[in-house]
Amino acid sequence: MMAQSANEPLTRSVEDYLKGIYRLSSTGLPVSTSDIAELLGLSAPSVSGMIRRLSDQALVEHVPYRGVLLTAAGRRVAIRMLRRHRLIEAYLVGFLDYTWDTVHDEAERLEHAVSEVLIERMAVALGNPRFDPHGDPIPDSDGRIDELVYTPLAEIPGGETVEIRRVATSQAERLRYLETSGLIPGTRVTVTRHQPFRGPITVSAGGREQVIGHELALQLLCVRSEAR
Amino acid sequence: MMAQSANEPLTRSVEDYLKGIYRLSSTGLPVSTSDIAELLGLSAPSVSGMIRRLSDQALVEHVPYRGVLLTAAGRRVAIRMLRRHRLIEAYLVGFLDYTWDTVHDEAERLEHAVSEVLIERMAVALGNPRFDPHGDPIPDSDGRIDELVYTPLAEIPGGETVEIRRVATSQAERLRYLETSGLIPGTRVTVTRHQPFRGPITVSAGGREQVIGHELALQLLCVRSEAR
DNA sequence: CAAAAAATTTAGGCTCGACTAATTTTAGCC
DNA sequence: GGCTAAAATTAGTCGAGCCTAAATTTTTTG
Repeated sequence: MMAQSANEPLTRSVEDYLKGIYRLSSTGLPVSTSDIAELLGLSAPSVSGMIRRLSDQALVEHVPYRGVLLTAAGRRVAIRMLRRHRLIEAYLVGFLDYTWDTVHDEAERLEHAVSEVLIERMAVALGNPRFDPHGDPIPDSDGRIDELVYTPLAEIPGGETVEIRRVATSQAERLRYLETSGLIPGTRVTVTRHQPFRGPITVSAGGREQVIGHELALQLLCVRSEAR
Repeated sequence: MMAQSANEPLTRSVEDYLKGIYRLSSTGLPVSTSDIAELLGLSAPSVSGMIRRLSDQALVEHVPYRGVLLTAAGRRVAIRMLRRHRLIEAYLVGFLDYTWDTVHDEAERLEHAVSEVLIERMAVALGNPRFDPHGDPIPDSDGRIDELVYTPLAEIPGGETVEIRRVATSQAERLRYLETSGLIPGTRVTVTRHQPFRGPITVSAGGREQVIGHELALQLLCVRSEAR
């Protein structure tokens, strides 16, 4: 139950766990061991073990059999990792010819290795961007992050026109598909038709019609767009 | 005694050991356990243990109580790390406002995290440089490295004029001192006087006279420069 | 509401890579 | 050539972070 008084360096694993728990915390409810295990591709006992260590370092609050919540310190770390990851993605795309489908893995390793100084240099080089290439918000250096509320394309009623703002997948294949379909952040699309029972939806974007599976349409986050 | 058939990923530690052993191999003689321990700041038994593991993976050749030599595979890894380290240094200095005294530590961590793709992108962005900011040669992507033979400034006789080509230290303090003294790769200096018994030497560079300690003068690697 | 199923934790084991203490080998010296 | 000092290795320990198998707790359900 001791706080992590000094800034002992955190291991790569600890950083990954905290980032993962943060991502699973969107509902505000405690995060289950099995969800963490699933997300990180580890066994449940491994996660139980790490939760104990995280709890010892006051990075999470754990109620046995009930789940974990990040402490303020844990959340700080998680958000710092998010900032790093997203800035690295933006930098690689902006300056080193990466495409949005290839940056994820590279950022996943670099985020543990870059210094605070380097991250801030990258941010400056990019002009302190607020979003990464997938439309994910980049926390500022004080850890503030504006999680805008978007509506999945799958839930937009027929007839409406929306703008895609964020693409919530890191799977390279899907991203490549979306790229070639022109369904990227900034694109305005009009929902033409919904097939029933979570079937595919038809949209028109940039003059052409496209059919998108329901699952994918859940990952295209949109805002009702004003006429422009 | 099995070769490392597939490319199992190497750990950070293994990469650091191989790089260290490479650096200690300049004479061609087997490298001693204690020299490795000293360089990496580890205990001798720790090094003995790692040597066994490296030897199992056919990355070094070990004769007990006699020392280690890199195998071809081990040397390939070491040179790849050198390429990474030096390209990262060059990139950070060239594109992200790092100075030559601050770049070492950052590169030390990044070299283990960057992918082959990223390294080659950096190389292209830099125009495939042959030297890093300290004048250290950057191996090409096939592992070829031209180790030019330089003469330490400490061994240049009085009266001669030479050009500094390489600065063989990574200590930030020394680098900052050299920077402010203008003693950087590319500078032409004339040796004015040698104090006896490894005393300081006096040089004139860019119009002004400077006194340099013997130890530091050993780290300034020069070529007899043609008049230009 | 009790039994089965699912989730979680505990128990015990493994590898990596570090350590200290003890032992063995080599090297230097009279 | 034998003795000592230095170098290297072996022995034994430890924490991190993973695993599987077994035990425990919670949840679901007939």
